[in-house]
Amino acid sequence: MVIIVGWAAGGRGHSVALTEAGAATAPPLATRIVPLAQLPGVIAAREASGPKPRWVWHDTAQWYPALLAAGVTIERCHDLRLCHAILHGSELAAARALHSGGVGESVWDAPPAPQLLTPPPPPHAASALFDIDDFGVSTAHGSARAQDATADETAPASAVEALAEWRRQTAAVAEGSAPERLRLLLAAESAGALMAAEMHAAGLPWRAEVHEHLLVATLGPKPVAGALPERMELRARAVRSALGEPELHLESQPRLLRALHRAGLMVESTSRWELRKHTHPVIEPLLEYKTLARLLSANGWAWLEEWVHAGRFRPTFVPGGVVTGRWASSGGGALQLPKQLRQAVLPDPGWALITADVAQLEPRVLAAMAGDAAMAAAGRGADLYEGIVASGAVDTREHAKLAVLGAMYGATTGESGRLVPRLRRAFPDAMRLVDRAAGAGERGEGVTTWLGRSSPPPGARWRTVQAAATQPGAGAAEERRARQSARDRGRFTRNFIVQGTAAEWALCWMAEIRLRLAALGDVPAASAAPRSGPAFARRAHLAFFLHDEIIVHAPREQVDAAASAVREAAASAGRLMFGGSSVDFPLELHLQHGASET
DNA sequence: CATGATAGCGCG
DNA sequence: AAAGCGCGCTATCATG
Repeated sequence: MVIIVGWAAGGRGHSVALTEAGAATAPPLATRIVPLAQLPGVIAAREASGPKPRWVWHDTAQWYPALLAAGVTIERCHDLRLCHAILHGSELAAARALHSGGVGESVWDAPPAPQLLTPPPPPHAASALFDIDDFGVSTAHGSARAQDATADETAPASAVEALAEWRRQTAAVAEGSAPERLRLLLAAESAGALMAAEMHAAGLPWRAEVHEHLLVATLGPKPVAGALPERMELRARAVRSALGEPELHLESQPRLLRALHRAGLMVESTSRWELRKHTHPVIEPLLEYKTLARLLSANGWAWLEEWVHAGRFRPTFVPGGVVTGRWASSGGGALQLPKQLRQAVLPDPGWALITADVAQLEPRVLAAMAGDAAMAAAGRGADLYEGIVASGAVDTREHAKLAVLGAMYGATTGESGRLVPRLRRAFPDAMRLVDRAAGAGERGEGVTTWLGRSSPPPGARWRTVQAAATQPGAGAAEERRARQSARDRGRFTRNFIVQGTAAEWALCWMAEIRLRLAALGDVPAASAAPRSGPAFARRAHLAFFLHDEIIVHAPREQVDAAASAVREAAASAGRLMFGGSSVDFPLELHLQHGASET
């Protein structure tokens, strides 16, 4: 059972049509028109009684945050925008069915709506009334897109168009070459959309005073506006005196580079990795200065002020934001938080944080995709790289890691490139899979992940370069350029199938965690953590996700059950995607308890 | 004054 | 100027 959610005809911003449907090919069962203000209540009631439907809507990021602000969560959805993007490119879908007429289906091929640049107010600040602004539809990009549509019915957010698009998508999956895999991918992607909104609503527990303490300990006391922190100022002076240039401005790379040259340091850039190779009195203070400057500009007092409110860091996660299917983020640099700052991530009193990451996810996914028994065996323990050493393919863990990364990224030179052939002998099945993906990419063909996300086709510029090399008058320069860009694309497609399938595994894992945590239900009001917002104040929930790592925030009463859920979900994700594969996905799991409640 | 490109560095 | 993939963000500098 699905329920299509969209604006009623002529009701944009005021009334919502809820259309129940069974089979996509049969007429809808019933349609109910609901005033917008009543939507959370209606959805909550439907979730609470009887079998839970799959809610089908055009864009989770537009509809769900307001439900969450009202304290309402749903179990399952189908995000038409994200699913369209997958099906549109997928070699496993029936493209004809996706574009089989229907009014306004082309709106689904438009580029995704830009993300909001400013974070929405924290849930506790949101109006208790359920007003239109909470839906995001009347805000910047939502209204722009809506007004662009000539008629309500052909806008993606209308119930009529959502139903039509859902039918096209269902057909594109059913008539494609691997309906089960695509169905799993679309369900996982849609669950990801829910989780992204939920994690934003709940936020990552962040102790500003711990962060501030770290800043003071590293940089010195918070400087007055316009001044450098004490420790940076000291390092800057040491650099200027080592170079004998008291007026030097360190933030300007060209000027710094010229000063280094005048001091006899003939580097070609001011980057860390190159400076490190030289010996000179300026190197140490300069590298230290750069480290401090990075901390200050990326995650200093200004960052704290902008991104941490009421004990939570709330980044905007962007599901499907990367071509491979990985998530991107927008605002706050959520995916680049320096490890150093993890100290500030601490559970609320009476709660705990569970941090879990998958050891060597990508090579394990590769072993499973390729059905490489030798590589699966090497991964049987907790550390795949040690397993590779034990297999005799290479002599040290460091070499194993270099070789594996080189195999997945397409290294040809250096230490990594030299080690890859040894891997090719030890794990021929796995290597054949990535080598074939690279070959396809070099020829301009597409590649597809395990569940069905396909690589984007080469662009016009790439094809022009290739074509130029085969022209009668083509010279060595054209050929070299063509070979270069072919190999660049080969490295991209080689990595695409692994990175993309790993992203699918992570989505399945996380979606499974989410369902298991939801099944734990609420704890007593006495244990509530209101800062997590009305939807999650009394339930274990996901708080953060980073490619192969998750953080769960759980009330003390649910910690053990939540940790089990995280572990069991990993095993479940492996089975769901790879069936009877013998590849393990071991987790590294850490528990952190908050202070006792007083 | 705004926009775009580049360098550099953080994450997986 | 990374060998070898995918990102986001900040600061600077060039261009419109």
